[in-house]
Amino acid sequence: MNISEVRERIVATADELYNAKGIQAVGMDELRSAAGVSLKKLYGEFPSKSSIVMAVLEHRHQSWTEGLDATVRQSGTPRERLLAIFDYLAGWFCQDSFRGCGFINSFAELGAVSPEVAEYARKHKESFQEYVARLAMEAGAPAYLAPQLTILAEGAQTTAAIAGTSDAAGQARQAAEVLIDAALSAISSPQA
Amino acid sequence: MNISEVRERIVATADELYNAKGIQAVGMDELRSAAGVSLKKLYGEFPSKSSIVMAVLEHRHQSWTEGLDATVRQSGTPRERLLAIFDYLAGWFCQDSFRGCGFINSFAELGAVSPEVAEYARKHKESFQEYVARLAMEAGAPAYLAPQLTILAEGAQTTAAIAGTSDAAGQARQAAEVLIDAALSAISSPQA
DNA sequence: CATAGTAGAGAACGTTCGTTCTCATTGCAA
DNA sequence: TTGCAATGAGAACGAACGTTCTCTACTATG
Repeated sequence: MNISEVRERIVATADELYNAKGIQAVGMDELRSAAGVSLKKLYGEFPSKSSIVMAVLEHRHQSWTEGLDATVRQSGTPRERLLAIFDYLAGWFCQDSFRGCGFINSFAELGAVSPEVAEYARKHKESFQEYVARLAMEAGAPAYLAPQLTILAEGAQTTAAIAGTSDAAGQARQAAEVLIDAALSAISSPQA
Repeated sequence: MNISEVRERIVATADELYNAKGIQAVGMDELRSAAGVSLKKLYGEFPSKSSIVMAVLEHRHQSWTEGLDATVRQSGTPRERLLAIFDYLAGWFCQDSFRGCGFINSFAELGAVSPEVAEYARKHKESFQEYVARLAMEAGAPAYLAPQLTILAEGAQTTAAIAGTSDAAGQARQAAEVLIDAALSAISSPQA
C-alpha cells in the first residue's frame, strides 16, 4: 500500500466519520479501526488529530468545488449556470449521508476553539462567494446578486440539514430564479 | 438566593459560555466558577450536563422568539413586518457575542450524537418557519414566500457567523424585498 | 452554649481521549 | 540460518471531563 494511498484512505474515512458523528465524537481509535490502519501508521502520516481535521477540510473543499463546478458546466446559459448551484445542492441533500455543510458544522464545533478551523471555513465560504460572483458577472448581473444567491445556498444547507428534508433546495432555487430575473431586468431598466 | 434565581443564573451563564466556546469545550467546573455556584447546587438543580444543555436551548428559543416578535411588532405594514426579521438579524449580528445561531451550532456539535438536541433544533426552526408563514399570510402572500424568506434568514446567520461581518443581514434584507414584491405582485397577476 | 443540619470547596473516582511506548511478529538480506 | 529493520496490536500514560463524595465551617434552634 502506497504512502499516499494510506493518507487518502485515512482522510476519506475521517471525512465520513466526522460528517456522520461530528469531529469531537470520533476518537483516533475509532478512526484507526474504520480506516484499517495501525495507530503507528496514523501518527506516521499525521502528527495530530487536528492535522487530520485540516486535511479533511481540504478534502471537503476540493470535493465541493469539483462537484459544484461539474454540475455548473453541464448547464448552457449563464442563468442556468447560476441555477445549477441549487441543482447541485438538491442532489447532495438527497444523499443519506447528508448532515449539513461540513464547514458550517466544523466551524460550529471547533471555530471558537481552533483559529485554524475558523479561518479555513471562512476561506472556503469566501471562495464559494467568489465563484458565484464570477457566474453572476458572466450572466451580466449587478454585483449585489451574488451575495444574495450565496445566502440562499447557505440557508438551504442548514435548513435541509436540520429539517432532515431536501425541500429547501427547490425552494431556494425558485427564490434564486426570482432574484436573478429581478437583477437582470434591473440592468436593462435601472430605477432603484 | 432563590431556587429559581439559581437556575436562571446557571442557564444564563451556560448560554453565554456555550455560545462563546461551544458546548463541549465548556466543562462543568468552568460553568460552576462562572456562575458562582457550588457543584452541589449545580447538580441539585440539574441532574446532568445534558439537561443544562436542553435548558439552555429552551432559554435561547424564548429569547429569540421574544426578541424577534418585539422587533416585528414595532413595524407597521405587513410588508415591513416581514422585513423586520432582517432588521432583527442585523442588530444581532452586530453584537460582539454573536457567533452564529445557537441551534445551528448545537445541532452541528451534538445533533448526530444527541437525538434530544437534534429534535429541539428541528422544532425551533419549524416554529420560526411557522412564524414567518403567519406574517406572510397576513401580508397576503402566496404560501411559497415564507420558506424563501426563512432560507434567506438562515443563510444570513451562517454567513455572518463565518465571515465575521454583519453584511449578510442587509444583503438578505434586500433579497427579501425583491422576493416579497415578486410574490405580492404574482397574487394580483398570477401567471406562473 | 451545645448540637444537628446545611452548604461550599474541592478532592476523588471512573471514564474517555490523544498520544506514545512496548513487544512480539514478519519479511528480508547476508 | 541468522540478524535486522519495519510493522501491527494494543498496553500505557497523562490530561480532561462528568459526576459523586468528603470534610470543614457556619447557621439556627433548643
